[in-house]
Amino acid sequence: MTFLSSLPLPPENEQQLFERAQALAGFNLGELASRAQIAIPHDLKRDKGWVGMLLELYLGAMAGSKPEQDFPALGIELKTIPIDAAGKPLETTFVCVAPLTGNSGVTWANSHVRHKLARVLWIPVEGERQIPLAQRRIGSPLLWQPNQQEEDMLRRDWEELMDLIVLGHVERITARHGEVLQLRPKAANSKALTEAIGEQGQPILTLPRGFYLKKSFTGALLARHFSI
DNA sequence: ACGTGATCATAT
DNA sequence: ATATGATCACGT
Repeated sequence: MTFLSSLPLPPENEQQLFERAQALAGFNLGELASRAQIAIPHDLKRDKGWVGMLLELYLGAMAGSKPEQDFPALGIELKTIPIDAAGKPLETTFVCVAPLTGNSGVTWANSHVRHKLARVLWIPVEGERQIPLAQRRIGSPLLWQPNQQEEDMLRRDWEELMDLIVLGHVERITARHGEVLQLRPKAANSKALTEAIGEQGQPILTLPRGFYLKKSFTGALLARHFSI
């Protein structure tokens, strides 16, 4: 392949984006970092978003970009996903922050979750901690959109979780709610606070939460890809 | 071994 | 504090 000679512009279409992603498959993170003249950390403990940012660079996503999709002109969101030797996800996938107030009029159809997941370019990356970061390889990309069954599962979980949030039960929600979509903390630490609705309908301060896809869900979608 | 709750860096 | 990018690490 022709490696980065300069920062790529945003891809003009879906095919161009996908070809760029395919061209990265098989290379390891050390090769990509070196070619992009990016320093590679020893591990991800203090650089949790490093892999995602590196691939954004190679694919022409606007660095440190704004809310919503990574490729707004294409309606596509980019997600790197760490996998083990069997191709199974090692981590859940963050989708977006959960809105804890101001939810009147919000429905599944106009939700951030549905918008973010409408079309996703998944890029698997070897993620086992025993593999030195520089040696971890990029896998084959998958351009995905939820099928009817997947969308139904997502909608049911989203509606259950949002009902609890709107009814003032956010602090009763644990990661065990939801079959494929779960609500978990998304914060700098356990002392971070944001406004939410309390049990009596009053304003409260609580830990910011995010929606995450469970590993069983992303694992199934990757498996479907590799079995086709 | 694994999932849940906690956490890290950076930009605005 | 909120948004982006996620993974860490303790308890079971």
